[in-house]
This record gives sequence, C-alpha cells and structure tokens, in this order.
Amino acid sequence: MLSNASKYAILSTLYLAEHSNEERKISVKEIAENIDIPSPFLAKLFQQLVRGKIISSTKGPHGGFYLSEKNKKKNVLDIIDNIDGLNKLNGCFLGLNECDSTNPCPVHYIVVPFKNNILEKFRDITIMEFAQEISDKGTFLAINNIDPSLDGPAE
Amino acid sequence: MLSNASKYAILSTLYLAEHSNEERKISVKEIAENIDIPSPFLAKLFQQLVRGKIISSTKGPHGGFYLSEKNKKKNVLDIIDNIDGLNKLNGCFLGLNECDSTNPCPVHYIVVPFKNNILEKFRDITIMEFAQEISDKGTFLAINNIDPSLDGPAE
DNA sequence: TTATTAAAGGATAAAAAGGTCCTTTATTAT
DNA sequence: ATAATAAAGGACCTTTTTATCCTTTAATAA
Ligand code: FES
Ligand code: FES
Repeated sequence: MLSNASKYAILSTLYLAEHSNEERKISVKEIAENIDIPSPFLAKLFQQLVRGKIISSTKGPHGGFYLSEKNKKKNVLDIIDNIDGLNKLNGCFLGLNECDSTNPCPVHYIVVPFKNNILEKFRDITIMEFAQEISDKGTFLAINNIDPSLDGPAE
Repeated sequence: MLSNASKYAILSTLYLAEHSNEERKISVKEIAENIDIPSPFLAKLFQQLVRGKIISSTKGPHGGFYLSEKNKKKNVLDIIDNIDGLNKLNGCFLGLNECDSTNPCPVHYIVVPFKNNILEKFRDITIMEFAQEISDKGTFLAINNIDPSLDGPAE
C-alpha cells in the first residue's frame, strides 16, 4: 500500500517537524541514524522532497534540512503523492482496475471506511499538527524501537 | 500490503470456488483469460497453492485445477499465508518494527480496526462461504472491468 | 501402447524497488 | 581567496517481484 520510500519519507519529515527549524537544520546523517534508514537512500528521498517543496535545505556548514513555515503547512498526503503518487493509496485492495462502489471487489466495503479514515488523517491536518499529535500522544517515530528516555516526545 | 501474486491467487481461487468442482476442472488458461492474469505466472502460483494444499489439480486430458471438499474449507488467509507469508499483512503500516499497542506508530489506532476487520473476513469464513457472499452481493472478481452479462454472479 | 492433453518443474529474463558511491555545487567560516 | 562542510546529482549496483519459456511427468482416451 505504501512503499518503503514513502514510509521513510513520512517518518523523516515528521522527525524534521519535531526537531528542526530555520535556525536548527538537520543533516541526512543525523536523521538516518535516528530513524534507522540507509543514509544515501534517505538523501535521495530528501532531494526529491526538496524539489517537491515539501521540505527545505541549505548546503554548506551548518546546512541541512528543515521545514520552512510554508513546509509546515503541507500534509502527509503531499509526501506520499510526491514519492509514490496517489494511485498506490487509492487503488483497489485486491488490484482490480478501479476502486469504486459501482464495481466493488469482495473486500471493497471493508477497505473503504479505512481508506477514508486514513486519508482524512493524511489530507486534513498539516505536518506540524500531525507531529504535535505524535508528541502529545507519545507514539513512536523510529523504525527501531528506541528507548523513549533517549529521545522523548517532549521537545 | 499484499503482493500482486497474493491478489492473483485470491481472485483465481475464488474463481475456482465459483466455477469448478471435482468433475469440472479448470485449466490455467481459462482462468488466466477470465481474470486477466499472465498465464505462466498463474501456473506458478497454482503449483505453489497445490503444494500448500489450498487447491487441487490433476494432469492429463480433462485435467486442471479444482477445489476438493477439504480445499473449500480453507480460508483466504491460508492463501495469503502460502504466497506472501503473514508478516506482510500484520506488519506496521509505516514499517516500524512491531505493530502493537505498547509501541504504536502515528497511525496505529487508525490501522488496527481495519486490520481486525479484514483479518476477520479472511480468517473466519471459508473460501466457499466467501465465494458465496460474492455471488450474493454481485461484487466483482475480474481485474478488468468485465461486462457482467458475460460472466454473471449467478452460477 | 501410443498420441494427446494439461500440470509440474527448472532455468531464465525483464522490470521495479531498494540501496550505494562518487563527483559537483553551494554555503559558510577562517 | 581558501578550506571545510553538507546537499545535489548522476551513475551504478543488488535484491525482489513479476513474468516467460521449455522440458518432463502424469493421466486419459482411442
Ligand atoms: S474495489 Fe477493491 S477495494 Fe474498492
Ligand atoms: S504500530 Fe504502526 S500500524 Fe501498528
């Protein structure tokens, strides 16, 4: 449903939302270590996200990636769209041509409510709001189960 | 979430459930044409499903694939398990290590109810019951949107 | 028993996804 | 200016997924 690339991009962008700002830019290396993603692969993803104006970057010493005020208002669906395109998320769960109620597959009516829920989450709140929610709820961002004391949800 | 291979296997097995029995075996070719799957690929999948005792086959004239009475009591999850393994379905939506409520990812509480629903569907009813439901509801099995008059849900 | 049919199985190929490396470019500090 | 730093970009590699082809085996019918 989502490629690894999209998952990495989502987690890393949320990491940026929590830990970076225009004054505190973050290198690929730092994020790759914290989220446990191969860093050259993440570098590619970030290049693409910068081109897509989802995140921002500056080169040179103390350079790195960060979210501009504009970036913070993007939503998670923009990330997915930028990396995977939207079809992957919208497509039929069993791979039929179209997913719509005029031509429902055997699991269509199970899948649709879920899709609506997750789309709402991904489309209707900003990256910053999403990141805020994660902090508040104490849910986890790292692919490896990290010790919460090392990198607690509170900023 | 599911590989193409699994999707093909599910659709094709449901096709068998609807159209075959011990006296009326069906060739790979027929199914591949009806469900619109590359036939050598489906042949491989069916070989594997036979080895996994999900479907049955006989060689020679009037041979083909069919569901034995035992096969009909298998469920869709057995198909997925046989082709993809269960991890793919059970894993975290964002790719974190484990999907459980002690370590929830940002979308965990959206994903879990859906997963439970679809697992229930795939685990708790037999292939035959599933196929019956499809006939009753008139949902679609083909990957290409076929004209219902060509291959209607009624046997 | 021989020809025919259809699956089984092995070998391979093409495409996509995932991942790495190296050179170039921009920025900053000295 | 120059050195250091970190992203940008291009080329390339590996693995997995998807797909094809060809030979062998088993079953049946004539
Ligand atoms: S038609 Fe399959 S999920 Fe909607
Ligand atoms: S932890 Fe991510 S879906 Fe459960």
